[in-house]
Amino acid sequence: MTQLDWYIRNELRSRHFRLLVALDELRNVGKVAAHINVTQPAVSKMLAEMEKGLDLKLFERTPKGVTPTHYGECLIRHARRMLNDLAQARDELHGLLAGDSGRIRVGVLSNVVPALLPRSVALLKQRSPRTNVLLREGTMERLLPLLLQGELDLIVGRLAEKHVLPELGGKVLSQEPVMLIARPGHALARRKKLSWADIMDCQWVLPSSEGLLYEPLERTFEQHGFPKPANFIEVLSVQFVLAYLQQTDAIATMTRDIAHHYRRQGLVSVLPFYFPKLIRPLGITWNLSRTMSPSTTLLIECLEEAAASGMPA
DNA sequence: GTTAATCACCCTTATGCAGA
DNA sequence: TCTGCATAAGGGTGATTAAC
Repeated sequence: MTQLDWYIRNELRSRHFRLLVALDELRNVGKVAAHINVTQPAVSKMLAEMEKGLDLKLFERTPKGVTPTHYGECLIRHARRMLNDLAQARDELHGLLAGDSGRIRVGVLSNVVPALLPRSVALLKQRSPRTNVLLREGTMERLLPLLLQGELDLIVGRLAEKHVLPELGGKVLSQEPVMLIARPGHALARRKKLSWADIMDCQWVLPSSEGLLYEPLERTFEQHGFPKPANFIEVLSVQFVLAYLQQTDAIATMTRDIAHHYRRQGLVSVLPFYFPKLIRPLGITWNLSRTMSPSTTLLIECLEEAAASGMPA
């Protein structure tokens, strides 16, 4: 057994993890000391002992503060994950003490909020009323780091090819075609069929470049020999898209499930246009390096069930 | 002047051991 | 088996030094 093996197995404590994360975030020994309520020498000593124990330099010291080395960055990444695991264990234990059945932290892409997720969470609540769900809405770019750090249990949304990483697990819930929508009563909604030529001169509300639909849609335009529409705005917020369509003759794209959800509410019309081959997989992404809690497994079952049952179009 | 490292020292806790 | 003491180890402090 090497010195490093021995130290990690016998000496590394959660206070070391907290120290590493605080040093990474504050990059200043004195500030870290104040943050964790000890004096600066205590931090300096603890860090030096860790480095001696591991026989690795974890931080470069400079007159401006400290910066992690490659070894430091590696250990900080795992420290952060272990602290999140401990926090999750604490939450679960508090939940059990309070009679709850667990807590699931779900990252959700905004375009899944209106339709699939409420059905799934409602199913979950039917089966396990004391399981609590914490939803965090955002883009894949914002949610993925949280998933990798252990601050989320899973992400529900469009599966993106570019986000596939070896440490991530993924499951497709459904394959959703992309629909074209406009306000109710829109002139194009009265037509039986629309062609590319009919829609290219319209004002478009396009998905933001942060959204997962942006690139596939851009490719679809190219494949059909059309440039991206000249008259457009880029929007990520579904609420803004709906509000904007009400006040203009603009058209927008939405996946089928969401489009029909808002059509049933009388907020949009689904236009008679078909995007060939523009089908987006809707799915779940999770972190393979973390053990899935029973509550999370149950929510995935509910998501699969809700996606399979769908809603009448 | 700012920041980190070092030093000598203190306090608390764990452990081992002798004696009742 | 329990109690009390000695000792070691761990973790902290204030003061000081060194580097930039």
